[in-house]
Amino acid sequence: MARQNYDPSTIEPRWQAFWDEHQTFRTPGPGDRDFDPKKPKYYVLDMFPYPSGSGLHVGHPEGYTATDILARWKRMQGYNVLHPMGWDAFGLPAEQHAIKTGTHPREETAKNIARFKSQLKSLGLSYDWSREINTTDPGYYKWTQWIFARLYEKGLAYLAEVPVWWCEALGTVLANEEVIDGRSERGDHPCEKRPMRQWMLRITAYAERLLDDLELVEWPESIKAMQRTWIGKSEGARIRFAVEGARDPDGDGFEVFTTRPDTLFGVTYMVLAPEHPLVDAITTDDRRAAVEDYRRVAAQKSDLDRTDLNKDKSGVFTGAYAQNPVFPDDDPRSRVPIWIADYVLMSYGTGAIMAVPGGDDRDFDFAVQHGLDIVTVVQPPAGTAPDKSVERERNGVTETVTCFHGEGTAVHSSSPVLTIDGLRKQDAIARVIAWLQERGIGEAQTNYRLRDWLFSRQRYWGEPFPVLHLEDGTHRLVPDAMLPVMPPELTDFAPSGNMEPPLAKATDWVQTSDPDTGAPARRELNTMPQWAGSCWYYLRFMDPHNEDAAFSKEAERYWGPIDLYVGGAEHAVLHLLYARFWHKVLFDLGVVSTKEPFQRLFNQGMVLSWAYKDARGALIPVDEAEEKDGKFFHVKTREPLERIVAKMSKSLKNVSSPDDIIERWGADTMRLYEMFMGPLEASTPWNPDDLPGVHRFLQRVWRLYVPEGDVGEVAVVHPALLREGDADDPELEKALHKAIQKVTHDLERMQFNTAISAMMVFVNEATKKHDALTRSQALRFVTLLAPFAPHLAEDLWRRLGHDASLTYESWPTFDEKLLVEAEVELAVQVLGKVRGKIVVAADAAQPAIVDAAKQAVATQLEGKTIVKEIVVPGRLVNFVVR
RNA sequence: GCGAGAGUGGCGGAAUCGGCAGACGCGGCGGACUUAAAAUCCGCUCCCGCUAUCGGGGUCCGGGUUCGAGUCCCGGCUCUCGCACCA
Repeated sequence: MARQNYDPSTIEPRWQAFWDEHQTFRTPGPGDRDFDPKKPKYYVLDMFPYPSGSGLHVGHPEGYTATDILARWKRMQGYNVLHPMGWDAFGLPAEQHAIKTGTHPREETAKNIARFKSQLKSLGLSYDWSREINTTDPGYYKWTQWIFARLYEKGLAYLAEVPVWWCEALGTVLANEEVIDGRSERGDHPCEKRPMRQWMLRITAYAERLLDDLELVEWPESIKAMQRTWIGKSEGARIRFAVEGARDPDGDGFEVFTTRPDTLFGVTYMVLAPEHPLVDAITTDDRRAAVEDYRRVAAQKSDLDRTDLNKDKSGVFTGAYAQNPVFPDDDPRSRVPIWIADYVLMSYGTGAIMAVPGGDDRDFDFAVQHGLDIVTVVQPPAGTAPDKSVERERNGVTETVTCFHGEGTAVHSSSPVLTIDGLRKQDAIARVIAWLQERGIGEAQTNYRLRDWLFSRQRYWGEPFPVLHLEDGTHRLVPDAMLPVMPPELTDFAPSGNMEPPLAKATDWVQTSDPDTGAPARRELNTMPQWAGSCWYYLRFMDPHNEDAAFSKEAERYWGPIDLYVGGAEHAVLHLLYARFWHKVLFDLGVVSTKEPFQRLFNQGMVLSWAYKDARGALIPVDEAEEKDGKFFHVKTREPLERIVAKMSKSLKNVSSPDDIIERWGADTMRLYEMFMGPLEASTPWNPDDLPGVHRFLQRVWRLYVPEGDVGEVAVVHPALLREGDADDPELEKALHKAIQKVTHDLERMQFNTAISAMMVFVNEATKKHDALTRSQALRFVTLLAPFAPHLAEDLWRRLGHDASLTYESWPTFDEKLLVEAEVELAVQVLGKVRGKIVVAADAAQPAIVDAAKQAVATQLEGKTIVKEIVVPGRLVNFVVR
């Protein structure tokens, strides 16, 4: 080790301490004395982490390093860079730990934050720690509560008795999004639906804008597509159907939602969701037992059981009939049976559908299974086959029935009251809607799949609601002046078991009084979900210490919106949609000045790892496999194994910790490797065998500057690098300009891997011409490297004779003219195959190039006629011959 | 099923507008230095062919457009992610 002069373990802590001490990355903002409003701003943000007990894994630093490089680069380009970090620190794990140990979740959270912070600092990330925020800080959640109060005032927060996912093991309700296949996303515990009185946020009121304004942002198309799907806009019509006879109490009938009102003539039955309120009233006595049975079974199934790839279309007839208004009463087709079936969900549309088996796959399957009529009302275009076709026997007759849900022409769609035969889909839809409207039995309607947001949790470790419940059953907000509402101090954090939240235990805290009237009041027992704090943290970073407002208008006007937001795709829908929703509400209130919070979004890929698979397909942990001659075998059974790429998991024993990497190789190597693995958006396996490669690169840089024998304690460089005014070797100078150009260009496109490769090319070149490197070149290369390997760069900068950090030095420039080659090598092709090479002057005239090319491939051209000559300047010459 | 994306050496990955496929790194092979090893430096490394300044093949598969296709078009296969009875 003695000769390994480049020693990150001494350099890196030294510079981290220097940056701390000098507050190198403190960013002044509007209102600060040293703020310069003339400089352009750049706000680059990482999705802040939940400080879990297990610390950082190697996936975290991937995105953090990328944004850090951009932040450092933009500083060198003269921007005011806002690059903060904080903690999404309310959350279930800390609470569960508190339940187990009896210690306050605050303590565990503080411990985890300290660990995370020291890990982030050890990576040399240039956050402005003076802006650090923590969602569990009363000074922060005061404003989370304040925003909730604004939502409440706008009628966007309301209490509702809703069927919610209750998780017995976690002792709380969960949002739909937190339940996957009937099990909790966190902890994988079983969950069930129960009706409870909950706070809801009316995000559906913003559905249209959340959809439309996706046009305004630069996000990956895939994420936009996911949000669009989630919002799930569909346009169609609401149609009212009368129920035959006196079975319907109000005589109002019921409404359905359909996207295909043009298929109204094809309705052969109706379906109500089993929970539909009308079912009881319309069911005939002879069908009641069957209907009751069916409803009981359906009630035990969750939405997901009902939707889960369930090919079986169950349902029962209610005995009642509806009237199809497009047929006169005496037309038998006007009388359609009403069924209940669990393929219709109460939670979407009106909970009832008109079934058109000739035009809808699900209705078709149901009709086939239950022997219902199927009529064709849309003729597929010539040459197009129906989507489904089934031969069936019914009433002793064999018939072929078909289903077509594409665009076609209306057929069999005529009656004395309405005719749409021959119309194409769009025209037919418009005609039917107009007709329904004239008769007052329907109208155009837009529906969304998006539901209102279940906003309460039965937890301790979350923001208390600023709400008081009065004895008359009404509720009111806690006045803004009395915020924050802080949670009571507890020692026992366990749920009470009777579905009461843990806050109910603090009876002194719960019992309070109306601050205006003095009347007795009870505090809200629920707390907000973890999403609340992350809905607006990016705004608080702009002005984190403001005690009079969530943030100042000036700060928001200057810093907003976020120029670049980087995080994992797992937040594609929930966090990003919730935050956009709050932001739009704040926009409507005039609190923020931009319609969208995150102008540009970038999803980093996942850091994966290796694992092994045996012949049966079972996954084998890495410690049970070994390599021999490029093949892999099981350590014990000697079975051959296949190496696969898998997610990091404890069970596969393939999790890497950044701490180990930093200890062994240093933070700069870690940073470089994270960026060199591949494109940031790609998911790539973590391969520790590749670490020495980037480490060697940094060593080479070191040797370029520092004479052998210096152990990193003294400021020494090659004497030549302290001499001003040496003439640059033209080729090395050109190589440097090339590197500067490539790195600059690649940073603009966030292609960190190829930027690093460009620096490697330069360093390889410079190593070969070691003695040629001048001071001027050495200085420029250090600044080029600085965003990527800041510790090493700072150290070399100091050795080159500077006292201050290079953080605010200018980014190096390149000269286009220098990059122009005097001579270029062209490939000479015959019929598209490379047959020779020529070297010509870059500005050589075309005839001269062609002559040279002909000579180069003379043997290939012999006896052939040249039909065409193609010259691509700077690239190649191609002869087409016969 | 629907939507989005991907498929390039032994491995991670390059190839900016349709123009020399495989930059850079890992691994491998060879050499220099060394008593030796490590470290370092230099060279070679897509595959096949009598090891080569030559020829053939080659970017998931099959077609097409073009002087020229990893890149564009059509059809298919595989994988990843998201949604999934949303009427």
